[in-house]
Amino acid sequence: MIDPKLLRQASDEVARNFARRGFTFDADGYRALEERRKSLQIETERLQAERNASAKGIGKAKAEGVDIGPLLAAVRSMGDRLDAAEAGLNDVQSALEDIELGLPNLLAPDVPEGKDDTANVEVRRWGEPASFEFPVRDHIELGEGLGLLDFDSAAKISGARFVVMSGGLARLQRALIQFMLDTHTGEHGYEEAYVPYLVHAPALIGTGQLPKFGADLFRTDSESPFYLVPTAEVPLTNLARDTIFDAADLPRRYTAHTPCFRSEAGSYGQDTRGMIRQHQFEKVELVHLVHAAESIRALEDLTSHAEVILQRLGLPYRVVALCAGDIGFSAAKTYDLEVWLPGQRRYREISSCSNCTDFQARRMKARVRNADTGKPELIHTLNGSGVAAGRALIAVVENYQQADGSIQVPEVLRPYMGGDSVITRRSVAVQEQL
RNA sequence: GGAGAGAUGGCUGAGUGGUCGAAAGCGGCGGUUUGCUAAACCGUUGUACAGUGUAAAGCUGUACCGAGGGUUCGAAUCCCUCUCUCUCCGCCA
Repeated sequence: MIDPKLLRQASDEVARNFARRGFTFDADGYRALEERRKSLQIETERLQAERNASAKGIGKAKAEGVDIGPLLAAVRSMGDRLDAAEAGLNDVQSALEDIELGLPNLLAPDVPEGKDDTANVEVRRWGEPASFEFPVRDHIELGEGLGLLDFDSAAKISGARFVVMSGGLARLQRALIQFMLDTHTGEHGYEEAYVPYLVHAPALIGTGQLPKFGADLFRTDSESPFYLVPTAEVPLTNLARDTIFDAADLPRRYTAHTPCFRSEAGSYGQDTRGMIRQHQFEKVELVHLVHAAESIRALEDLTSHAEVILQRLGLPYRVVALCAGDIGFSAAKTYDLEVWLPGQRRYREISSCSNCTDFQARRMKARVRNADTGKPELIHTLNGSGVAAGRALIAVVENYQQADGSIQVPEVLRPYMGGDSVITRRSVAVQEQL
């Protein structure tokens, strides 16, 4: 949600900012509704004050033993007028709220212009895509070749867009997650959190997935439904809900590993092969809660923390500044990290790091007490993948493939892989041991 | 799953229809006293919205005592529904 005062006073300016995203905002319609709200609110509060004064008078008269009959008669007709005024005000206020919850965040001034991802701007590159002296295979060929990646079984169990991994690959994913969490907690100042994977609607409204993007979410059909988290951003950021932090409490950095569940409605036909786009994937998430003045800097920090992971894994990547038309609903500014996938001969998104400014904070009433004035102010929230484990696994498999179809284990992951330096087909000997 | 008890301001906790945004204590902030610290004493101390104000301050009003609805001229207080917490029993990773 953006500042209602700003919507009121500078609605044309806001509309121009939205237009950069390709989002149309009816500024005149909003202003008209806002005018109605104002007059209804003044009228309602006036009637309430009147009623309160009368009630107080009646109380006093009764205490003094005066006959309250005439006073009651005088007040009786007020009820209907007050009810009507309150109902009218409620209608207008919820109409305004519906509009406000559907408006995206304001773009930061330095967000590049553009309609879609083709207009995104490369900021920097790290590493050189390796050249292979044998025919390059993609993660599907490699994983299935090793007998460790099984889409057929997953389809039997759950249908399309799921995967079963086993042996070294299953462990590789766990190793990646452990490595990422250890790095962020040990070196980047994050606090590790374990959080619910099922959340209720208000949490998703807080981060911006609802009310507009419910179709992207899985929902239980229990009486009061739960939603499966599409990202740990939802529970982690909602830790700040309805909180007024002391100035010294910020900044806070949280990290969590969770599975992520996405319905991928509307992405039929995209990335149907392999495990690039799944209904369920693992991710390590990074969330910052900061003072408003620090969020611009914090986005650079957060992005660099995700980059460290790719650097330590030796995976070539580039950083891309998303353009106005490609940026997410809640974000003012976003950097994507795109990792090199030899199997596709292109860079693919592996992390998305966003400054959500006060957009989510306003929705979830996350505030901090100003050290000088003592007044509560909205905090700024940021989130980013640090990084998506499923896609990191694909990147490791494809970038570390060897001529015989085995996968070399990146140095930093070996401690998490029981010292193994290579992933091979599960050996018969091991199976017999079991 | 069964039975019971609760939910009040930063915290503890009083308040069972009117003068209650809410006693008291603790904590916080400001001050007095004081070699320093501590203690003592005095004052102050919620959030949001609206109106007024050039703005800050201030002033005025409205709402908020877990959430939503109801009764009433008037609800923290009475009624209904829901959520959460605690205790006991059962079951269970």
